[in-house]
Amino acid sequence: MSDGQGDAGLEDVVDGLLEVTSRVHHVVCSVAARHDLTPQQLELLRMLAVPVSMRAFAEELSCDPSNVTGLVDRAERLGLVERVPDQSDRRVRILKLTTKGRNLRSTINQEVARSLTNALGLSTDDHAKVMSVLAAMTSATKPPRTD
Amino acid sequence: MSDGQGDAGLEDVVDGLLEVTSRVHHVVCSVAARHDLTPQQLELLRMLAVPVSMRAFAEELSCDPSNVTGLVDRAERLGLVERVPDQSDRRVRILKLTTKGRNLRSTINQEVARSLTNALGLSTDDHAKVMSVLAAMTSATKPPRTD
DNA sequence: TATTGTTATACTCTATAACTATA
DNA sequence: TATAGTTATAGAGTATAACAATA
Repeated sequence: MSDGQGDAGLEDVVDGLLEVTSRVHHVVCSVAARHDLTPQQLELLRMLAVPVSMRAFAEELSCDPSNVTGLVDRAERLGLVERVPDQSDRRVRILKLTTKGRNLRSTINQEVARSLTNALGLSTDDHAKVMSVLAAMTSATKPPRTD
Repeated sequence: MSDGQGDAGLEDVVDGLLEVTSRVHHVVCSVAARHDLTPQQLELLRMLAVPVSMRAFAEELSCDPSNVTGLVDRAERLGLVERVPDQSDRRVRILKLTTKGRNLRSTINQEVARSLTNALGLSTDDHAKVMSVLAAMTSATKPPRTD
């Protein structure tokens, strides 16, 4: 397979990985659309399991803090989150899901899991084998070389 | 693991899959940024291996045709693609990579492959095992149920 | 009439820079 | 001075609706 020289197989793994990623993204977008959410609002919901400051959230998202302002403005307008003033530091706003946000988060997590299961046929796979592959890919900073 | 009842393991597989997807996305964004491209422009480049009409491209991207106009406008401004009039149907514009676009596409594909390999430690994995898992997930429409 | 691509419009997401209110 | 969050601004991506050219 692949190029018939040195790294035979690696190229196929990369292609397969990008294809799986694309399908996962498609599933996530479908679930978001079903609830009139953008993929980013869905991600905000998914990541906000525990209350965090705006700042910390920007870091989790790896984006500029000014982004979070708009993102949260819209989520707040939808009644999904609220900004709670921090007692110990009056500069800080703590992001918290509302009851509506928590319920929607729960619903969405279930739907994402179910749709992924169906779209990728996970239920018919050998979970142990799949997990060993996925776990290997996400084990900290695996490779010796950094880049 | 997971919830300790019925589908033990499936939940972990879903979580692992979303984590891997997130890492892949991060790698792709890094490569795009390195070349002053948005992730969408990089995707356009990756998908345009073979010339296609604007219409067909919109379908490949699963987006509205009006989107492709702007996307291609910007790619054209960067000198990466060109609109070639179709001989047989004068309504149609064929999208083609320029030489610059082809070169950049090649470079980017290599960088994505290399970065993914490093970031996910693919080179140290059992390719056959990984491929069997990825292939299972992307085999047509696997599940009996559609959703 | 139907189809291809575009334009006009509006909204979301994103970053940069400048600002405020705290600390 | 430094930090948390916001605002102002600008550009990219996206969809909807209306349109021109062609079929």
